[in-house]
Amino acid sequence: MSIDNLISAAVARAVKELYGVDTAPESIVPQATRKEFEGNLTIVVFPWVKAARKAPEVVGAEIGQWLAENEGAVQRFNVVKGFLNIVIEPRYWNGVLQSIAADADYGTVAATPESPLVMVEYSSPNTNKPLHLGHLRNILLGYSLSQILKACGNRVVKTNIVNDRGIHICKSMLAWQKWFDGVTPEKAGKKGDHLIGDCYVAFDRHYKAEVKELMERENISEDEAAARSTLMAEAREMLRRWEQGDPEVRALWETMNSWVYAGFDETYRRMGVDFDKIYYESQTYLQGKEKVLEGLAKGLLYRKDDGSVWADLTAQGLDHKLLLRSDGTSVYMTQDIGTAKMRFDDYPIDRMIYVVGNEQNYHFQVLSLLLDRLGFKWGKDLVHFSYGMVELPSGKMKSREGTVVDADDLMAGMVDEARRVSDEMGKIQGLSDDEKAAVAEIVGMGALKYFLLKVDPRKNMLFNPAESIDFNGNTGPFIQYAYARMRSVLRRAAEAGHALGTVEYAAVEPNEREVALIQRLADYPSTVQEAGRSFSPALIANYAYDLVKEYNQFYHDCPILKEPDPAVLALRLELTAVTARTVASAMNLLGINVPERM
RNA sequence: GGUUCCGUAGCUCAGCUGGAUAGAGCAACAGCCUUCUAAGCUGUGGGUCUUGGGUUCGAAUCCCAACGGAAUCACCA
Repeated sequence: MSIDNLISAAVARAVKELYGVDTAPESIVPQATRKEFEGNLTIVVFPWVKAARKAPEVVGAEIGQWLAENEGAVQRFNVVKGFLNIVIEPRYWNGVLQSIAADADYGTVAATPESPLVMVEYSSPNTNKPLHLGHLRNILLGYSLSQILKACGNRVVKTNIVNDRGIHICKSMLAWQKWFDGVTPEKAGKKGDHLIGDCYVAFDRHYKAEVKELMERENISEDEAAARSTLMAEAREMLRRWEQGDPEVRALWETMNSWVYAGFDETYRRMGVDFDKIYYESQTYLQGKEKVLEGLAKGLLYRKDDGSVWADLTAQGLDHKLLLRSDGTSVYMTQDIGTAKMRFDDYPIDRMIYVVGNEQNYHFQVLSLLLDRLGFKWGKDLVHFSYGMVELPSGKMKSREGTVVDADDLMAGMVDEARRVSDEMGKIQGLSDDEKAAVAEIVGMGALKYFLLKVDPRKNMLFNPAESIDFNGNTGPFIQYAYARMRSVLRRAAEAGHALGTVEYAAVEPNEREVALIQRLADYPSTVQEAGRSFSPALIANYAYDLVKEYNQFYHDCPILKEPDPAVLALRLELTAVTARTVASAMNLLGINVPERM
């Protein structure tokens, strides 16, 4: 039992005995005592003041007295206004540390075959352009959330829905035929996704030029010109041929998509993320149509005179939503229904989580209602993990204005910068070039990932390319650096022959620094649970930062290897080992690696 | 206009289900490397928590309103 729970239970008993008030122990949440007061835990006694008919100070003193007499873990107490500050018997903390050290999977709960099956969808790229900064936030959030949910005892299936069909792909294909014929990623010397992105940009440029030319020559409006564009007509024709299964178009489509996938895979690999199951919209969009027609037959949807199919959501306070066009083709929503059906057929999903930007809040509100109406048991409770966008100092990223921050470029830049900084510091001189490169990779990627994960997912965040990402302060490298130092201490201890866990430290009275660190470590499991409940990797990131800050202060104030008393040395080594392990665990939940040295 | 989200130091952000004098980092200034890795540690300055009401012992936190910003409201995805 944790100390928090112990104290909560004791206070509940005290209140019952002293004032005859029944209080659920869970409702009593001890807080860490503020630094300026003496004590480890603080209980707010205001809730019982009325029942006790006494002043807050008196109530605090009475409860404190009761605890000191009846609860062995309580050494002494003091009361400030309505706040009861409790000093825990110092040696009690060693027991806490020992129990943490004894738990190899501290903070995480293993899943069982009966655990809820949670599917997490993230990334969800289009195949007509490479990944950018916005995707990075999505992918890192999705992967981290999956890790956290696993640590909370769920069975997790990571999934990706690739938008591999539609007019946008056809634009790239057409451009390739017209202006890139014969060019392959190998010949161009670039990743496949970047090549396809170039094609898409080329289409857009030519299309714009065509429209402009038409407007000037024919003296017509932009809309009219767009309607008469031959390029767009060709793209639409290509989409039609694709839908009819034209072998030539399909072959080109498959070739170009395979280039893109190879490019994406490289990016995913570098990010250290993966998927258990990938769905393609080209395979799911027809299923949505079936499901919609089925709903129509059951009278859950309705058909307009022009043949289009709609859902009436006015009863839920929303609008009417189109599901099938008058020509019978699918829209975005229909495809998502199809994907849901396929997933449900493949897995007995208990809970579905979509990691998608907040610009699609309305879409998922509607999707939830529709899936529920169409009979998906998890439809009503589907979670749209809605995150804010990444903005640049100039505002939103605009591909038209060329302000899109490319994911691959950004990662490469971060790693280069990490390499430059560590060379400058000269700390890893003894390592081989390969090892140095590996460290730079870990640190550069750690800086990037931590930067994107440490902020509340719901909020828009700002990325300043000019200032780039710092390596000092509340950053990934700060945490990684502290970890590397802990490992270094442990290596040196081993070299000096100090074996871990052989010297008994239970009788040692830990000092303030040590207690603060143990207390911080004790917070880890509840932080993981809370992160799982509130879908917030940021909670884990900020916990890791706080833990490391606490360790740095301990490290600074409490010499470890110079400590003459073997029992105290044992305590400090144990603290270092357990902190290192917990930091690594927390970073793992964020998908961030930690280096043995840096 | 409807709906949703956001508003905390010069900047980027924490602040969990209401609790004590609102915290970090960056930037600025001042200290600390013959001592386990200085990507570190310590200190100084910097705030009308957008504004106004309400709820109560107590509000950055909960409720209402206003103001400011973002997203969305397609036979696009």
